[in-house]
Amino acid sequence: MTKIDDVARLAGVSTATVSRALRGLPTVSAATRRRVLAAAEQLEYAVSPSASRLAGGKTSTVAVVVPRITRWFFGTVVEAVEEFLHESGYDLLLYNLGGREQTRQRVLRTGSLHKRVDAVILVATPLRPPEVTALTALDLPGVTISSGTDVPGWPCVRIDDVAAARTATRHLLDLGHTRIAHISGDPDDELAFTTHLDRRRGYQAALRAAGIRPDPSLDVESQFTIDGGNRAAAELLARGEPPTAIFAACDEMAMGAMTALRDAGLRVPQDVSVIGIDDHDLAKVLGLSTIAQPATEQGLLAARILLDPLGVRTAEPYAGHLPAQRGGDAPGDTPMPPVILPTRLVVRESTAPPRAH
Amino acid sequence: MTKIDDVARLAGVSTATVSRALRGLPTVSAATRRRVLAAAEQLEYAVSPSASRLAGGKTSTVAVVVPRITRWFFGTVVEAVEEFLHESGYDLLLYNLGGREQTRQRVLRTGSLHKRVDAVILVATPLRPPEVTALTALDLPGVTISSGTDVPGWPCVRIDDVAAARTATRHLLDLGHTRIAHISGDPDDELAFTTHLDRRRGYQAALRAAGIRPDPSLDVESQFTIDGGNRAAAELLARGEPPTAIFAACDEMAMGAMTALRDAGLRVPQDVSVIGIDDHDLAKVLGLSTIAQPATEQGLLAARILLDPLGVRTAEPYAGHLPAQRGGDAPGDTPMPPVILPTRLVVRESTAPPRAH
DNA sequence: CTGAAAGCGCTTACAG
DNA sequence: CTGAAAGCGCTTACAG
Repeated sequence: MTKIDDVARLAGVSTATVSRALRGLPTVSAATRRRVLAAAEQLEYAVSPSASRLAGGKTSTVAVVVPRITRWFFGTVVEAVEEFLHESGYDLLLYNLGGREQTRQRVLRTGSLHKRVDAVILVATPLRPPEVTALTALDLPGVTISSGTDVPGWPCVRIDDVAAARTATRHLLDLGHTRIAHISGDPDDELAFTTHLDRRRGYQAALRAAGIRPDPSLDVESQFTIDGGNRAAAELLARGEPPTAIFAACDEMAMGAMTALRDAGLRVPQDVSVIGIDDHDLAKVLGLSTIAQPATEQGLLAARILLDPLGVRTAEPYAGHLPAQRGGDAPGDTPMPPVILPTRLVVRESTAPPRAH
Repeated sequence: MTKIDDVARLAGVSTATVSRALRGLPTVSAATRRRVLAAAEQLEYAVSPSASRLAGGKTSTVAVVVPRITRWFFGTVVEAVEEFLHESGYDLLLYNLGGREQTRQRVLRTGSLHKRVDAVILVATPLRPPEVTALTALDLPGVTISSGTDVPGWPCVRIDDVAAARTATRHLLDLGHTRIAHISGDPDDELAFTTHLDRRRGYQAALRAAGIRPDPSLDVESQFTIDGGNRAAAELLARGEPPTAIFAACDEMAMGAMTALRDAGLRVPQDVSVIGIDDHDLAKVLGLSTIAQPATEQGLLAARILLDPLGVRTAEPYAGHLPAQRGGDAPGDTPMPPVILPTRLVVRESTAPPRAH
């Protein structure tokens, strides 16, 4: 294949000049740049990323780590990140942990990321202490989205899970419900640790604020999936008198719960109200009330925050979203406050006053 | 950071030997290999992918190109592919075209993929002639999943879209429907070209086989999305007497259609039956009848077919799925028959006999 | 089974 | 603004 020497020869310049011209460095005369570009085009020259990376010391690649790409939130985040990265000239290496311990180890514990990427975007993946250590040792910039653990020096973008859950629960309380169940995350799933704990906290806080003592028998733990929600709701019903409302920790769980209720002959919302968190793109189809969270915005913002310090041209300014502390060159060990994006209550058909009213 | 020389020094061997030992080449004595591995571990050595790729001439990276990662089929395929690639020691570069012409050009028209990846998996992306030319010029191995166009030398994995559509339509006919509408792909969306044409062909074939002449007023074109299905169904209803059944070209469209029907005060299936294609993971929640297609299997199989000739250890044999013609080293220009995976009818609550019955 | 040496194709000081 | 030369960190014949 054609390489930089071929272009240099055709353009009548050195390879150093070709390299500079092609990368748009300012230290090239307009005439020379034109000649180089013409030569490159004529030869259909494409630089060898491996050679460029080895010589230049940067990979122009970002690792994006998600628990499961098939879940709404993660797919949406990846889509947003992908667009931003590619428009900024970066490649996206996808790591879908998928609950596989081996994959997790390879990505999070070994140095495999080290000379492979320039930065990391870690989505909803709380870390164990040794993983934090390993990741820190990598000495790479990174951003965390909706993660539970902080990696020192890595900014974090997320929503306020406690507040979102409080709003959801309060919506049910406002409708007159008092027997409000909660479908929460899997206690064994350390990967989803913080998010579900925060959401339960918000649920309980709203109940207490309304003078209601949280009832453990109305609190079921399961997985953050459709099936998880389905099983959790089934168990809830098996426990005895059904609640009049269910707040599920995410929309996918809420959807699974709706199926379980229907299978049990209960109508939503006449018999049981259901609300989730996300605003999954099928929430509207199902008439599911929910707390909408901005997934695309979280992805975009994370990518921006990450690439900005790497000296990448970004389309729009994002100052409005950033806490005042950032923007300068904060030392890596200054704990950065998370960037919190807003959520909002979306009322659809799955929530209504309880029968008794 | 520590490099291969450091390991070589510590182990008391040459860098060539370190390289061989670390990659598991057979030409290294057991004792030497042990020493090298110990040294590498002690120094926490990780090879530099850039250097290795430049010297070795292979990137151990595969480009995966999808229209939209957030759609069920594509997310599921990527998840399957990702697992297989990473277990085989390959990196996955994600390209989400997202309908952006610019992105498409960069990926499909320029040589940007050239020295960046060893192979390509192209999902549901029919190509324009110049793109086929450009991709062929890359001289890379590739596999196509559910694509409309063939790239010479690239195997293709897919379902039989005509048959799937025929089965869906026949299910409605068997229930007694005769006014069966079809929601098809966007005619302007050349990216979804073949799939929706094939599905329409199956729909019409089934009608004709039942002695029914396809009625153009019952055939609406829209996009392969929830919204697309929603708008299409709304238009269908605006055209006059509603059909008694709708066959949507994919589940997401079917779901959107269900919402439109509900919004119009029509019940599913009492007033209108609805069936799709996919078996989306929310189809069950919505009680949607559908033609299930194996997304995970298509992804896995494509990855296997791709990596196998590259000399990668694969877990299970896949001979059962492969056409007899493959398996040897067929010349690249021999047209390969597509690998067709089976679909199956899944009857749920969204389809029933028409009212009149 | 192992090593010395060339080479992969760029980028980067350095000098002019 | 431009070029000569070193160097990025590996792998691969080649020779032994």
